[in-house]
Amino acid sequence: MRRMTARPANAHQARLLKLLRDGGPNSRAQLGDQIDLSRSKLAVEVDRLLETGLVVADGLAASRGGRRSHNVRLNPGLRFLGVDIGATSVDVAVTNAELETLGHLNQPLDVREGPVAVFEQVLAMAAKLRATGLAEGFDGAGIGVPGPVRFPEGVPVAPPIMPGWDGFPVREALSQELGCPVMVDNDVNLMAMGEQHAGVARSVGDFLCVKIGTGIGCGIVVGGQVHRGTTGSAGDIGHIQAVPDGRPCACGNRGCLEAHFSGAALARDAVEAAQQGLSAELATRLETNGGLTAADVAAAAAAGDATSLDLIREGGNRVGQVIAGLVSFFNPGLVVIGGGVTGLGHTLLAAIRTQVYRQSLPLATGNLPIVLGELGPTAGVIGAARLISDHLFSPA
Amino acid sequence: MRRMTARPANAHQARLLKLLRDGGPNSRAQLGDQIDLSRSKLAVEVDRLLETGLVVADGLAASRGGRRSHNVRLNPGLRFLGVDIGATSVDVAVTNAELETLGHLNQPLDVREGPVAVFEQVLAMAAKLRATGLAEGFDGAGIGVPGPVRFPEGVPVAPPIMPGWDGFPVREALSQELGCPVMVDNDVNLMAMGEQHAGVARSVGDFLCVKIGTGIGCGIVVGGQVHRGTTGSAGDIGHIQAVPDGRPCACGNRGCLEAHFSGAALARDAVEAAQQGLSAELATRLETNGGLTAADVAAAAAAGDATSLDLIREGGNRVGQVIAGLVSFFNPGLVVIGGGVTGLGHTLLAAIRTQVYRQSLPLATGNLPIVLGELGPTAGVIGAARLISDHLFSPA
DNA sequence: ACGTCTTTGTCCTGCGAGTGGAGAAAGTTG
DNA sequence: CAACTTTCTCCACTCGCAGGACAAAGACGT
Repeated sequence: MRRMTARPANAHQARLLKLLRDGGPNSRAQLGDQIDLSRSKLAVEVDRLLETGLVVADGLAASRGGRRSHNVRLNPGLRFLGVDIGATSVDVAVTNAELETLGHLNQPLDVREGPVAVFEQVLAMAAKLRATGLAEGFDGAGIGVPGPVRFPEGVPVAPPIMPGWDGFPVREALSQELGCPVMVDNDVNLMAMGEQHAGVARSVGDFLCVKIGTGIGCGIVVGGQVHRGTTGSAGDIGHIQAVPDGRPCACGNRGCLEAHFSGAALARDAVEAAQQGLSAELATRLETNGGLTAADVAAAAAAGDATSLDLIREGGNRVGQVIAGLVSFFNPGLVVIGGGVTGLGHTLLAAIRTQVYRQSLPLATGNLPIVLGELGPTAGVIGAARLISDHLFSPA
Repeated sequence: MRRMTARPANAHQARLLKLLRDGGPNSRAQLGDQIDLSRSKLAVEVDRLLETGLVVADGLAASRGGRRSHNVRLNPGLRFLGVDIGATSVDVAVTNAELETLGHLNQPLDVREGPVAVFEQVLAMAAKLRATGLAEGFDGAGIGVPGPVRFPEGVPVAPPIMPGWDGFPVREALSQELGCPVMVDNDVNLMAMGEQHAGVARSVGDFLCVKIGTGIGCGIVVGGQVHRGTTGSAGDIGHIQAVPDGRPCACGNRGCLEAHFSGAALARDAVEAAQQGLSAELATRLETNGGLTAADVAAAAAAGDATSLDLIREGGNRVGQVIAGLVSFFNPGLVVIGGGVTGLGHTLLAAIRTQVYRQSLPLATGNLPIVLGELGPTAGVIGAARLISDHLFSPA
């Protein structure tokens, strides 16, 4: 199948494509209610979109008391690839143009093996998904990487946990391999876009999306747009000082948030606690599995292990303190907590909330929901698909 | 003189007005180079602006090798009033449409006396400026207040240091008194806009403007636009925790940045040091003036007083630590330091820089200038004038 | 079965925004 | 005084778009 190459010719068409993406199949009349255009002009633009093949007719809708409308929808054959590369695992998903996930794979992975090895694996996963008949090819792909990205070029810059990726032309290389347009962004930004598109952050203009996984990052959305900063490192809150003269961090400083709480730090603390005999629960798990992860702590906590609960609470307090500062500074309308440690659930959330509501000013916290992400591990890939669709659904 | 009431009729006219405001008198040809319009269309819009009186002819320019051009400029009779209400003083200035300060008054003031008393004083100052012949009336006014503002309505909300102002309809009341359109904003945001318009932040899209006066606040500019947050309290960094279990703060918490460093905190520390006999220099000043201010500390430091230098350095370290966190989070292209303590000069700046460059990641700090504001006490009033001119120079 | 009302979609006319070229006006330079 | 530049004005033409007339298609009451 030859892939779609057309792009909207003007802002109206771009708007229409996004309405169809976010609202599903729709009639001309309904589209007219959502866009500021006369019916005549609207019809012209829809016809042009039909000609390009981006949009197809979709039968007749039920009558609403008069003549039945002819529905149109985005071409159901369009396929986007969403890739979310984490520090220790990778998610690859295929979506249609409405960004519905049609297939999803998750595999362990070590980013430190470098871009070549990683992309080999990612392409194999994409091929596997394609082989199931979900797609014959891709019309676009969005890629998330766990580090700062020079966004316009789609190139990672000085990523601390991704040695070997610095300056690697991810966008160009993957575009060549996949034969379709590619956009690259920080994984945290994609998570924010995912929750914005299909999760808890719908209809919120300004919000923060804190992702706590192997490391800690924060997606910043201002006026509906992701804020990436001057060098693409905005949201890099893992190395904010949380504890004066605290633990040494890989970055060379002491007391960084990431050194005191993150998936990695939590696992290390749990092993320590188990070895010191503080928790029989954790010790058992350590012996059984030969190591501990954040998931073990979550399970132990769920089983009522006091030490695990303490670890989670203490970590939540640290993160909460930093978030409290960010809330005072940024005054968001919503804070989303996501990432691998979402499994720690409400114990973590309660600790964070306590800190934020106690430390920030009432005006900033009065109407501020602090919630867990709704999409879990699919937030990243949905955000990735959204990234490339936003790009392709904009005038060329 | 009847004031101007016209507004630009469309986006082109708005754009032209802003070009004339920021670039001064200009010919049609030069305007054509800066705007994406054909000469014919441009001429039409300029003619319409001439008809409204917002723009007037300004003679012939020198030849550039051919026919001399007819210059146009903003009506030189237009007058904006810029008001910057601080905690302990107020600045009032009159500008022309190009935002050049024509007259400027500064008087001590106590905001706690409430809006009625304050506005009486402000209106008297405005009348005084008018009486000098600078203006016969005002075409618009911008007002800055030291607290959060619900921006669309121009109403302060829950301002901690301004009891009695909560919910007072500043915009409406002043608009009535002055007989012209009024816009209200946080004083810190106005300082940021001032530095953006005529100071160090020209041509920078994303920057932070930290104002250290009686309190501490931070103006946030994203993509050239001030970010005010969901409830108008964005940038309220004075109550971020800088010292765990630190000094008690007026807000009820402990260790707030403002409790450890600000104009007020510095003055208090200086008195303490003088009374403990740590500094002869400060003790002398305390005796002479019957009290100490940040300016005294600045003077003592300039005279080489070690205790004063230490106070400034320690304070700078505290602020620097918080700014380091904000830099990691926001990744700005510039950080501006301003406000009353600018007099502390490079001792303060050096301490801040040290902290930021040491604690934030290289990618975020690599090309990050941290500089003192260029406009000093006029930043606020220029920002205020800019605020109202942005409003009036937008399509109605 | 029929007329009336509602909703949807198409066609057509007309207005205003905007482009681009021709040419006049006003300079400079040799 | 001729040749070249720059600026400004005027005019014809295109195109985007609104808005109304009208046709198509269905619901509903009589």
